[in-house]
Amino acid sequence: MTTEEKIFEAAKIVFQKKGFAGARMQEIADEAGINKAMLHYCFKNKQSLFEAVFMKAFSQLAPQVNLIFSSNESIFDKIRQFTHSYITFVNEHPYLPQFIIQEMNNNPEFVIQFLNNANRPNPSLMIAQIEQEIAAGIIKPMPPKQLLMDIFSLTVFPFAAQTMVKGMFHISETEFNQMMEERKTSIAELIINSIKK
Amino acid sequence: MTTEEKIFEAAKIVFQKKGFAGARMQEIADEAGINKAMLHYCFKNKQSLFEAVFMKAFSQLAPQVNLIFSSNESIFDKIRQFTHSYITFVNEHPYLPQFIIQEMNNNPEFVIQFLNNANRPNPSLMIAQIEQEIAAGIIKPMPPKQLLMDIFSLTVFPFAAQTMVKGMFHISETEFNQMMEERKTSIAELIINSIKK
DNA sequence: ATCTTTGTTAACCATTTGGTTAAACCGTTT
DNA sequence: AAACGGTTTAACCAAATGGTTAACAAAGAT
Repeated sequence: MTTEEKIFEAAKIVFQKKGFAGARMQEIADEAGINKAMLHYCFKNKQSLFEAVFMKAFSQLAPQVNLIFSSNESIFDKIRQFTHSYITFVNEHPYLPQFIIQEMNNNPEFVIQFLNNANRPNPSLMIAQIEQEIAAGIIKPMPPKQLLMDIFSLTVFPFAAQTMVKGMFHISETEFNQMMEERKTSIAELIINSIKK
Repeated sequence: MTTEEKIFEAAKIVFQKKGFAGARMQEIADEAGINKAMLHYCFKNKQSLFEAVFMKAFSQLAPQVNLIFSSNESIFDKIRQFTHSYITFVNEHPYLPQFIIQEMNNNPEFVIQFLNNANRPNPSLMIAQIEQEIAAGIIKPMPPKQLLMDIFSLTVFPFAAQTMVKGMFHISETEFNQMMEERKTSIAELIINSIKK
C-alpha cells in the first residue's frame, strides 16, 4: 500500500468517525502511521483531503443505486434488489450513510459538487418507470418522489440513526445486524404490497 | 430575554447548524450579541453549554413521542397521530432530528445520558400494545421493533437527510415542505395498510 | 452616600491546530 | 562514489480557539 493510500484510508476512518470539523490532521497521520508533513506532501490541505474522501465515499454508494434504478427489471424486482443490495453494502460500510448525510447538511455547498459528480444518484429513470407503471395500471397512483423517499427512508434511516436506534431499543450490535438482515426483504415487501394494485 | 437565554438561543442556532466540533464560542457570542466572556460566566465551558442545548432539544422531541405512544388510542390512530404531530413539530424545528442523530453518532457517550433522561423516548408501551394487537388478531404478526423502525424511518429520514434529498430530487424548500405535508397522512396509511389484517 | 453583589467587557493567555521548512534518507543513475 | 530525484521527518510557525483575568458598570442593600 502506497503512502498516499495509507493516508487516504486513515483519513476515511477519521473523517467518517469525527466529521470534517472534528477530525484532526495529527490523528489522521497517527492512524496512517506517518508524519503529519506527509499529509500535506500528498494532499494540498485538510479540505482537499476531505473532499477526496467524501467524493470517493459517494462514488461507491451512488453507482449501487443507479445500477439497479437503470436496469430493465420490473419495478417490483428493482425495489427488492435495491433494499437487498443496499443493506448488504452498507453493512460493510456502516459509517457511510451517516457520514454523507452529516457532511452534506453541514456543508450545503457540497450539494453542488455532488450534483455535478458523474456518479451522482440519478432517480430520473426510476421516476419515469414509476409513472409508466402507474399509467399502465400496474401500480396505484402516487407521487413517484414520495415512493422513492419511502424506499430510501426505510433502507437508510436505521443506519444513519444507528446509535440512537440501538440506544432506544436497547439492542446490541448483533441484534441490530439481525434486524437489518430481516429488513432486506421485509422493506421491499412492505413497499410492494402498498403499491401493487 | 435574560442574557442566559440569549446565549442559550444563540448556542442552539450555532450548534444545530455546525455541530459541536464545528461550532465556535466566538460565533455563539456574536449571535447572542454579547461578549465571549459572558458565555463562561453563564456556562462552565463549551461542553456544558452544548449539553444544555442538546438535552433541551431532546427533551422537546421525546415527550411528543411518548405522549402519543402512551395514549389510549387504537394502534391505527396512534400511528396517524404520530406521523401528523411529529412532522408538524419538526417543520418548526427543521434542524432538530439531524442535530440529535449527528451528535449521538459522534459522541456515543451521550447515549448513556440520553437513556437516563426522564424525557427519553420510551417505546416499551407501544411495543406491548403491538404485541397485544397481534395476539388479538387485529394486525398481522411482525416484530414490533421493525414496525416502530418503519414508522420512525418514514417520518424522520426526510428531515435528517434534507439537504441530500433536496439536491437529489431537485426540489426547493417549498416543494419539500409540500411533500412533508402530504406525508403527514400518506405515511400513516402506508403503514396501517401493511399491518391491517 | 457607600458598600456589596451581580452583570459585562477588553485584553490577555495557553494550547491546539493546520500548515511550512529545511534537512535527512534512500534508491537510481552516471 | 558522487550526484540526483523523489520521499520522509523533526522542528518550527502563525493563526485560531477555548478559556481566564482584572477592571468597570449597574443595581440593590445598609
